[in-house]
Amino acid sequence: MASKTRYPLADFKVGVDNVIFSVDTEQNRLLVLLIMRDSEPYRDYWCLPGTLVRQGESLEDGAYRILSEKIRVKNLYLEQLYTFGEPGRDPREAPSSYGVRYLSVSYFALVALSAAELIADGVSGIAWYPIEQVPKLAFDHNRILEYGHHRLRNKLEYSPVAFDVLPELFTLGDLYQLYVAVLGEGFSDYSNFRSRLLKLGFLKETGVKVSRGAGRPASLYRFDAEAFEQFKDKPMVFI
Amino acid sequence: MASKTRYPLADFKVGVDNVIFSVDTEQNRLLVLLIMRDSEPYRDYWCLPGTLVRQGESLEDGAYRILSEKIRVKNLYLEQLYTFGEPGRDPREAPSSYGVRYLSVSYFALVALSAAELIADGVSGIAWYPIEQVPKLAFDHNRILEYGHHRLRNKLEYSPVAFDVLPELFTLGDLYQLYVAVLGEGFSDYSNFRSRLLKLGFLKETGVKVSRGAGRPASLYRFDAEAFEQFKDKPMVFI
DNA sequence: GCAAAAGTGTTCCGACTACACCCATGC
DNA sequence: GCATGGGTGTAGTCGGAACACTTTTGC
Repeated sequence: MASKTRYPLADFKVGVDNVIFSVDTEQNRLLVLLIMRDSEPYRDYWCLPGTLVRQGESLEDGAYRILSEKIRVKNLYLEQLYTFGEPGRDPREAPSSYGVRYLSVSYFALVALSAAELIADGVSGIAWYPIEQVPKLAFDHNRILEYGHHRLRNKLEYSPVAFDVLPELFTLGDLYQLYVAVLGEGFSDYSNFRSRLLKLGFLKETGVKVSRGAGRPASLYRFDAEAFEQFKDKPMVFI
Repeated sequence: MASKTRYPLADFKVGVDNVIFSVDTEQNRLLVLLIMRDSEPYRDYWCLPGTLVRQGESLEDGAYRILSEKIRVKNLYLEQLYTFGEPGRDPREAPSSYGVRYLSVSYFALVALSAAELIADGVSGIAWYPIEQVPKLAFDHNRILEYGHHRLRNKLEYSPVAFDVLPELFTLGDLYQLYVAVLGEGFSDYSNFRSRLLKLGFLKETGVKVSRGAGRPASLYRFDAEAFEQFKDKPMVFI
């Protein structure tokens, strides 16, 4: 066909990039997993953990593969974020811009800091970065991260994702602080937040209390996935 | 590097596929734009309007390009839906499955039927299909369509997208019927739906009335984008 | 005792539900 | 008249916002 010669198709390599969030409960900081690049392009820049998709491999398989090389964590659920593919987003594309194109499908997940063990291979750096201290990243990864951060804020309001990043046992103060860290101050009064969540009935009190510095000791709670079942797929707001 | 030879990267062609919805206000039916394929694979199957991305072309450019060949419409806003890329989703991939892979980035839009003129090129078929009568489509396009339908339901509840598919002037009955068509019966009482929408203040009564068969004539309304501005980006439910 | 953080309770108010009811037209 | 769809009003109820207040700890 004439169109085939007049308008040649672009050839792509496809990458997957993961935006993995966690939370430092001690300091109430939102964290993101970054990798130090050890080869060109962007050598010695931090970037999101990603890889190029191999023959016979699905996009998700690739995303899980690279993650399993970087952290040990169970029950990680990746959700597709967005696909970036405009020409010129990767310097490896030939300057003429008519060579191979690089496309990135991004994925998103939350993990509890305590349940994720970073795999130090002694070669490449790997770290949890506080979201406000993220430097200029390789490629357009700052943009991807921003997109993921946006999604995180939305998810937090509508789904019980908070319990994916909190440790097994947590206080209602921890939970509240997490919301503050992600959504910003003033999204809700603490006491109202408290009663609303408790009324829903899927937070189980353990009876154990912890004291952290001054103030009355707080009860430790546990997320009861079974009790949450009834809310599954129902629209609800957690603010 | 060793990994490069042991795990060769997949080579991709990247396609864009559009899920374009509209509504038949007369018969309260949700419509989707389909194209009849005139070449292999899947010759004589209906499919979503899509194309493969050309050299130097961004994903969105490709999506807009193929649409402009099929329909004339102004102010069309495409939103990225999802990316499908597992091996084997396109029969053009070599049977060995180690040849070129085909990936599809899908986009989503709503258009008013009256504002969209189908471009009949005399060769390929093009049609608005009622969503319940969509046949087996080419490739995995039924799955993509399903995903788009899902997104549509969500959007309708939270954004004023309904006014993108309705004609310039519409009755509150039309609006209600649209919601019924998309969300199913029983999402809300008509009179409550009515008062809630009107209270928001971005529906302007024109004074004109229309009579359609029996019953009291209905007022025609117009969506006032300016008055809606204040709600922009605020979370709100339109049920 | 006092500050700090956890936890409880109360009041006010707006929004949504579920109806009942009136209005204007075609036939 | 009467069926049909458009349009208005109201009473009851639920839930969130704001805020005052009590409890238990460290120092």
